[in-house]
Amino acid sequence: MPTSWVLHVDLDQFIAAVEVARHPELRGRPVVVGGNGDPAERAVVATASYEARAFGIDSGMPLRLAAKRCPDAVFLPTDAPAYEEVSERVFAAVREFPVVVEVMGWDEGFIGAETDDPEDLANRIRAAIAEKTGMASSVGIGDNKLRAKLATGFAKPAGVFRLTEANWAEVMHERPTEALWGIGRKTAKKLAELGLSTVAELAAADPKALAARFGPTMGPWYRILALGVGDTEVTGTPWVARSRSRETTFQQNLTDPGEMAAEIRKLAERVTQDVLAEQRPAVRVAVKVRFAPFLTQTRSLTLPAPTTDGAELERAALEVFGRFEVGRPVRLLGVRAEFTPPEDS
DNA sequence: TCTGGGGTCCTAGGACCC
DNA sequence: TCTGGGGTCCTAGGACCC
Repeated sequence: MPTSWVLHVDLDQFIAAVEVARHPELRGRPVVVGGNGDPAERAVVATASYEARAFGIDSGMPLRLAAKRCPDAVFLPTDAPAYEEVSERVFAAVREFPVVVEVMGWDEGFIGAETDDPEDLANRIRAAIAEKTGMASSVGIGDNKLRAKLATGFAKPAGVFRLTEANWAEVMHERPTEALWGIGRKTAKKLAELGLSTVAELAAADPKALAARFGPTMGPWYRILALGVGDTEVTGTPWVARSRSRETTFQQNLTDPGEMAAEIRKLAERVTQDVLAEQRPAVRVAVKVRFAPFLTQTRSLTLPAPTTDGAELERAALEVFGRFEVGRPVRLLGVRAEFTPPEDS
């Protein structure tokens, strides 16, 4: 009887890799993809090639700053349809194996497999992806999703790494809590204030003290993360969206309320298309306003009745927008529709 | 840091009802 | 008013992830 494993496959510098594949002359050069490819605009880095990362450029960094760190980098616009197309071929290649595949985004997914040699399976999957798409990938092997996901970080680039209960302490205990999937900068800082800086310290913490600081769900959950315990279920069932949203950051701040209302209408129209595609009615509409320099507020309302009607959604979005004080310049507007959550879960 | 866009889940306070 | 105790819904914000 073979053992159950969770694998996590992650494509190496995916977006940059797709661009280099179709612009081979860029191979070996620092490549930065993001926004419209203009480093002067308000946009951030989607992915930087390893050569660009050597200059201290990373995902999420403003393009302007990336250009400052490496003026000679090649800046390219984001081309979502191109990445989606490659991503589909990647996961089609993975699905040819006798495994369950749970896609987590363009460039990563979990794989549920029964095997006695997970390294061999991981390498065969990496080879199949490379052969069918030309993309390099890394694979983490774990006894649950948390460990598989973290293992991928140690597998990169173009490798395989196994992280299980057996080597958890050895690999993770001395690392900062932020190394855990689900603990970010803010939470790590709050944990450090409680004297919990490493994974080992968090694993040994008192769940009651954590609950008192972070709430009854999150507090104890952080300790569970530090123990390396996690979900083992990989599902091939398609994801059911909880919400659909559209937002725009303006290259120049808006100051005219009439212009803002016109933008809200446009966003509501795009969200309506998404709601119609979903074939489920919206039950709630939210509007997001980001004021200059960077203060974000949201307002929302529950619709009188669930609807897919564009005029209703637009009316609701404008009503919610009307509740903001728009005396200050606005850099971003957004509209979100929420659905009734799926019955189970 | 002059800091995108698209998501998910949790928390906490107040309203409202019995 | 020297003002209970719960359950649930609504709303705003925070944190995290890709």
